[in-house]
Amino acid sequence: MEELVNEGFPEAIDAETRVQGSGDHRAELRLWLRMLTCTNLIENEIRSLLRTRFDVTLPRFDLMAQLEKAPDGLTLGDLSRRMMVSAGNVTGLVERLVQDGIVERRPAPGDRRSSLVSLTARGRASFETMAAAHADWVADLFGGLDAGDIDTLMALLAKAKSSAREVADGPPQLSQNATLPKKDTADG
Amino acid sequence: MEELVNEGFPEAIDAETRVQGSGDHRAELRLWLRMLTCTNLIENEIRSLLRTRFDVTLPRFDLMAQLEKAPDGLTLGDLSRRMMVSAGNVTGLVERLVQDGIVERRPAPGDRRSSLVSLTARGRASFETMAAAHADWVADLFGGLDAGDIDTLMALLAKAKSSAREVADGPPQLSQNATLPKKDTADG
DNA sequence: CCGAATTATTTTAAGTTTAAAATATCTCCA
DNA sequence: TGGAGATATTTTAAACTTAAAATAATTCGG
Repeated sequence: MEELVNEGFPEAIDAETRVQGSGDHRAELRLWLRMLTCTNLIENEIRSLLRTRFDVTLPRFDLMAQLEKAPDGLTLGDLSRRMMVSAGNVTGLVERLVQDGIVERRPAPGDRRSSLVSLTARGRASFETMAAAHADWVADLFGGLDAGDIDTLMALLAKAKSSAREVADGPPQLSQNATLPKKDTADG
Repeated sequence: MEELVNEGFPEAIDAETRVQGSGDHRAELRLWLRMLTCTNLIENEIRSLLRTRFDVTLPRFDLMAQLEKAPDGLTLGDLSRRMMVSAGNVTGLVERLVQDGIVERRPAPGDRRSSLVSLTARGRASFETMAAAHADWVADLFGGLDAGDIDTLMALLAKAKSSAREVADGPPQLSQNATLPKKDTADG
């Protein structure tokens, strides 16, 4: 599986190709930059639409979206994990949404450290409206892709996701191949 | 091209399928969520590595990366557009990087409103080191994809990007199909 | 049952980010 | 050439975000 490095590139391949820090990582880097551009483009457009149409911020909408999928409520920790943001971030977000009457907190049964957050009736109604528009916007933004494109993208992003998850969840401390115990890398 | 809506779904298709606001946008929505998850996962990992290995924040690294590609310097506006963040954001970021001796500002020749920002020698050296490690990390994170996967992803993301760009750059004011002048949408 | 380790959340400080208003300069055409 | 409109940047206020330390509560092995 690791024999076909550099496939498609005419440059000479030395024995050191597999040594971390000197490989050719151009393709992956370009992929990452394109992914970022694509995501930022869409995210900025959605942020702008949410603000101008509904006067709501993107993080608030995201939090509401998580709660809408969990009728029984979520703890702050659940929200932090699902939104992939820090715990402290969620604390402040929930605080402000409670003030605005969008969400409510109640003690979590069986664990006095936690509380459960859920949408208020008003929050749910508000989200319902926004979610419908949001779905339209997203469909518009991806309007140039056909069903096959979407399927392929879904599959490849799933693959990228598990690849990244493996590395990220793996042992810290290695910019290495992560399977080799050696660590004679160029560090700079 | 628009005949095969709802393909693969057993639900009844009425005449109103093409009316904005009632279409089936599940696939696009799922794609968007997966894209976000994937990006956030990788971005968070890179953020964490940049901090622990080099004690630098992601936005600073991003700004330095833009400058490294432009030896002659960039205006704040250039940086704002390329990084896809607000102008005010760049002002503060540059301010702090100047303080740290990473970048420098000089008046832009021929336009007294602008200034050119570029990396200092120290900033360039610092970036060089970080960029090499960064490239390794990205390659690791995408390690589960083969060359074909990457090519396909690149192509489909390019397609998504221009699709989104068309909508985002298009006329504001329409959550509509953007080609129809009518606007009798469900607004909530 | 006790205390060490873990987990859930909050707090703090600093940095990032946005939108909108304010400045300053430039362009261009009538 | 005068000024209206466009462009570049800064400022402001508020929100968002993170990392790290601090609290509080739970779990669990001995």
